[in-house]
Amino acid sequence: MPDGWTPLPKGFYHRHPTLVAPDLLNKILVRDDGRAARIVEVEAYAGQEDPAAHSFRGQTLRNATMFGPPGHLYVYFTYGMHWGSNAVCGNGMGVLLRAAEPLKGVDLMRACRVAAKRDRDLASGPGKLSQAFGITRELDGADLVLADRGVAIVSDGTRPPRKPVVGPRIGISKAMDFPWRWHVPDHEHVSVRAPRTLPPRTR
DNA sequence: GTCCCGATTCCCT
DNA sequence: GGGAATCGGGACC
Repeated sequence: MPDGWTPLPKGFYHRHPTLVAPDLLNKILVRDDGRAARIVEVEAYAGQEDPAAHSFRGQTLRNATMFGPPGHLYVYFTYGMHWGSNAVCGNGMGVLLRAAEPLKGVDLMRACRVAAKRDRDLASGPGKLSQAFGITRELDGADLVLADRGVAIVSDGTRPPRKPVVGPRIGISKAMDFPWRWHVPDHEHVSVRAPRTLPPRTR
């Protein structure tokens, strides 16, 4: 791992996902094969208090990892072909990693993402991010602090944005009014960017 | 750029 | 048996 990249403290994840989520912006997802990307978009899922969460109706085989200790990776499968990656906050809660800016190991990411036309298509969505990093079922439960299975989230000292963009979550059909999606403002690698506001007409 | 649609597997009801 | 924390391609503007 490059100099100055440091693991997050375990306690980082021991908070409500709506606090953890914005704090994860500008942190770095790393694998021990050299892949690294800056997290630029996240969503909070608040367990049994959140109708849109996989864990809303309690623990099942699929979501068991989210009920385990905070700071681990919860990996789920959906739409018959896509994987999603979350940081677990405990009690069925977690933060979905929605988009990241590739920093290192970009050739390997391109090899995993043959459909990507441009580098900003490599990890600009939860399924794309997981595919770029080769994250599947096998990494469900990996410890993101100890990196016991070669995946971690670290800091390079960059702070989260002072004023992240906050808005509704994407791809859900319940609790659509919860403004629990955060992203770095004006960032090229975000999955769905805010509609560009037109400059005022002069006439 | 926007909108629409089909793909394809698993888990839970 | 339904529907899913999505993606990419094609039509159209």
